[in-house]
Amino acid sequence: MAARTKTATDPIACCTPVRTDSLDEADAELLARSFAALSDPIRLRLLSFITSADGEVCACDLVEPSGRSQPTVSHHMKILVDAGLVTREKRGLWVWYQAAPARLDALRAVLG
Amino acid sequence: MAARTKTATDPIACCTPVRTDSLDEADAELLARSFAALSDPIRLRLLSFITSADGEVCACDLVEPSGRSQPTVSHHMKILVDAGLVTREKRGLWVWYQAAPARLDALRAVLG
DNA sequence: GCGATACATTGACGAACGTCGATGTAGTGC
DNA sequence: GCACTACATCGACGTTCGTCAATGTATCGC
Repeated sequence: MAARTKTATDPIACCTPVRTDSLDEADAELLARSFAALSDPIRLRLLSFITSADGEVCACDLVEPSGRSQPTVSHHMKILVDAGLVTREKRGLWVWYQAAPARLDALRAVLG
Repeated sequence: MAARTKTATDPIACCTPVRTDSLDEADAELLARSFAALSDPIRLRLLSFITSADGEVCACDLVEPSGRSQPTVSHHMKILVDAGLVTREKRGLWVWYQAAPARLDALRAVLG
């Protein structure tokens, strides 16, 4: 390891593996999918809108502030629900969303 | 607000705005870009590999365990560096990466 | 100078994504 | 039954992404 810090050109000194990987492929795939749900500004604003509200938010209140069409908002909300970041409940004609902090906590733990 | 919880069809009871948004468009765009850097399994494994190592990791040690070609690894590392998640230092022929925990801490704070 | 090595960049390709209009489905009120 | 509303799904489009082989650039030892 000490030999690896020198600025030389010996290939052997460089390319011995540092250590065995700590995040296996399956976990990486799952985590990546969760972070992908957070990788769109519209979804982040939708999530922020819901988490900052105390209690539930009606889907009908998400279209106008997001500045996107109703099908697009529905598409994004499905991604957030599938990622486990919000829960969805249909009552009558309307759909109500609620923050699901457990998944956010899990992601936060991964980053720490 | 109490009227909004009933399962009726009165449009006025539904569609008054809940509250003003808390995450503006510029912040959302910036955050989304950071999370996008974490939304690929290969990048997560590369990042995990580097953060779990004490000190620096040579770029030459990232190609083989990632199972991707050298240009692809270089591409992913550039994304991680641009996102501020790792730092890059060239010494001689080799490039050394190091974890930059500040950005990860910031993202963790956002999730909390 | 020359040859070899480590990494970045380019260009191309298919796949996945975000978006919308149009349409489908389920629920309400009459 | 019918008309209306809220939301989901479908199909299409342009854009972005991940990937590689080929090539370029910088550095080393000679």
